Amino acid sequence: MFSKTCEHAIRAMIFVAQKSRMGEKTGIREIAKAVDSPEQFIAKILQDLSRKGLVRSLKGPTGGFFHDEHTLNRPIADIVKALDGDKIFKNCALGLKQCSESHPCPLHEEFKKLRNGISLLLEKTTLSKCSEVQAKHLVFLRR
Amino acid sequence: MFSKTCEHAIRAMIFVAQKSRMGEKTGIREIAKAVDSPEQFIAKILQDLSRKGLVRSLKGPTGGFFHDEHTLNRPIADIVKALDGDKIFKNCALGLKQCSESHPCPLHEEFKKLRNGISLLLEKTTLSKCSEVQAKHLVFLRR
DNA sequence: ACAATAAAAGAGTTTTTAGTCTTTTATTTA
DNA sequence: TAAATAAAAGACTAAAAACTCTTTTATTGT
Repeated sequence: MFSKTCEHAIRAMIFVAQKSRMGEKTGIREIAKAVDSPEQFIAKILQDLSRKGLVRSLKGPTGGFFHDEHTLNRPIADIVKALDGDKIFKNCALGLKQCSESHPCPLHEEFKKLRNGISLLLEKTTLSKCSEVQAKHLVFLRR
Repeated sequence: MFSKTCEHAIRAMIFVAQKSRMGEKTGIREIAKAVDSPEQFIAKILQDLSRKGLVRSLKGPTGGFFHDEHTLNRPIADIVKALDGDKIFKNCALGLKQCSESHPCPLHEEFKKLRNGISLLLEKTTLSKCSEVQAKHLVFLRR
């Protein structure tokens, strides 16, 4: 469904969200441990997301990654778009470039519904919401 | 959603189905042209599917690929499983191995519905059905 | 039996995705 | 202001996916 990069990212972002809810920043080492991802890899990914404004970061001691009101309320869809692009929301299931309403592939109509479902879910689910759910179910983000 | 390999495969299999409905076998060259895939690549894929019993083939002149009653009625899901495995039907959206009902990730419940939708659609849609739809909408399988 | 045809098989190469190593830059606190 | 801390950046390696080339095997029609 998502690229590995994106999977790592969503887990990390939810972890950072949990920490932020507790008013804490968290560093790469802690994040990597919490979501069981390679340290340098998740660092790259978060740096990318930071540049794109999806997470905040500060250098130096007491620094780390965190969410403010704004980034905490962005939907998972934004992370997916930032890393995997919008192909999951738009592309034809059979990889046909010109597949469209007027020129549909054999799976077009049915897949439209599925993609809309995916889109709806990812757009309505915010990091804030995810970190909330987490609190109930016990922390669980390690692969 | 699917791997490129799988996208090529589904298009090719639908094309072979169309031909089979007309009582014709079709060769790699013709298939590759029809679905706009690299000849040797689609050959490999169809050989694989042939070994797995999802399409029939015969060597030599008058040979080629075709579907019999049985292969024509298999669902698209079988092609996907044969090439991409069942991860699209089963895996956790966040890549968590132990994600389950009792140990759910933050997206678990919602994604279950989506995956079920995908599963249902791909299981109910047969090659036969796809090649039927095609007849109405004009041939359209080139990427 | 032999030439032509077409799939099967094996062993590549290329490209993309995933992941690592090393150095630099910014920030804090003693 | 220097040492410690932590993210940023750049350049790299490894693995997987996508795709190609070459040879072999099976079948048919003459």
